[in-house]
Amino acid sequence: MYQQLHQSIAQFLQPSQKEKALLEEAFVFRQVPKKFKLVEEGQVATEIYFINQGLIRLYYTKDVEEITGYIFRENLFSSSYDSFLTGTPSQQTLECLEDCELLVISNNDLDELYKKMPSMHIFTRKMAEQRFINAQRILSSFILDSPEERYQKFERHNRDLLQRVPQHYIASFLGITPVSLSRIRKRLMEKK
Amino acid sequence: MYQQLHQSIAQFLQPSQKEKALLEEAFVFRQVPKKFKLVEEGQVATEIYFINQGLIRLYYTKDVEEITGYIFRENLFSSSYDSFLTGTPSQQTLECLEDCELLVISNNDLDELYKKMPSMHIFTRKMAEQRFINAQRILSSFILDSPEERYQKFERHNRDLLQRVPQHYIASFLGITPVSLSRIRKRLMEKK
DNA sequence: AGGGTTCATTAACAAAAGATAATAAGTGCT
DNA sequence: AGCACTTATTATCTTTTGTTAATGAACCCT
Repeated sequence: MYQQLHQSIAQFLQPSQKEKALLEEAFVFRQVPKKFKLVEEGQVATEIYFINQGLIRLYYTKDVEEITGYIFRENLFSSSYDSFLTGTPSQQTLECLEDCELLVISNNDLDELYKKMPSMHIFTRKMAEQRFINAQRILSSFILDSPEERYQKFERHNRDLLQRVPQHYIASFLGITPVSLSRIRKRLMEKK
Repeated sequence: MYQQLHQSIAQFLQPSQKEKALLEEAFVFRQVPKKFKLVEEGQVATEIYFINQGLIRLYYTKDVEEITGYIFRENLFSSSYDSFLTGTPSQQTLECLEDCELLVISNNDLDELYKKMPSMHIFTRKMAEQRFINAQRILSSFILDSPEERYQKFERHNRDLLQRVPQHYIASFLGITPVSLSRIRKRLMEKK
């Protein structure tokens, strides 16, 4: 159950047996069904979710429209990280796109863990750095690439998600309407 | 000379006198002229720059075009952070928009500092978190807002930069052409 | 002071995306 | 199985932005 988590942590730390036990104590297993909302807009996020199995969609709500900000997959830490870090109400909703198997750590348990296991500071630093790098990559794609190029990159790096996720979620993640994505796909089909 | 740096650090840590001395040892004062390039595209970034005075522009190069990714101001840590963290060549250039007074820390000196002052892990974690939150804000503005709204938000939060920075740098930061920004400004003028 | 560069605005046209609506296929639920 | 809902595509029209070019103002440099 904790194998994937330990593997993820091993990228940055070599925890002792005792520390591994502390980690397993802090991260609690939780199963949630498709469409379950882990964080709702307006709430303060108090948990971080490591995904053993499933997909989680982060989205913003603008008027009545849902706009996908990210799709988290297996072996990633998912959260409304902004809200979690600042303790302010989340502008984002976190919703399961599939039945999910998660390992959950709360705010409080993470603070406990910092005390018992100081190297956790290093891990969460690495985690923050990774999330920065990721956000930066997506941002630079918005700055540098056309919607068509963004779709092609997405296709290259996340081919499986095209099968697992409704297309209009991907459209809004790419910053365009479903109609526009459909046109882009048609254009690309005709080129080949 | 180190007052602003200490103030920035004091947001997250309460370093001892000895630790303050270590910090002053690690951060080296450097003056550089307007247009000086601190990091060039293709190089690996090995330094982080705390800005005592001046402005630094981060930009991408697409074909022959320079596209501004961010403008760093006084009391911020500026870097090609992605490259600094991963040790891979930077896709970004860091250029001074004004004569700058900087406090510079190198990769190696930061590693030294981690050893001598473990709480530095906490500080850099906070720094990474801040940069994530910042990237996230900008990204969500690209996702949620029209160019017109982005400009209005920029105007609200960075009025002074409109005076200090050529408008076409701001245009590319907002993801539009200078021509389009000029049109938007005209539209907004007429509304009021 | 003068000459070259950079910069912001404006105009005209082209290209792309948004909005709306209709259709058809697919999915889920009881 | 059947009905409602979701989803993807396509068409039409509108709006916005990009592209290119021209103009005049501001700035820099020696």
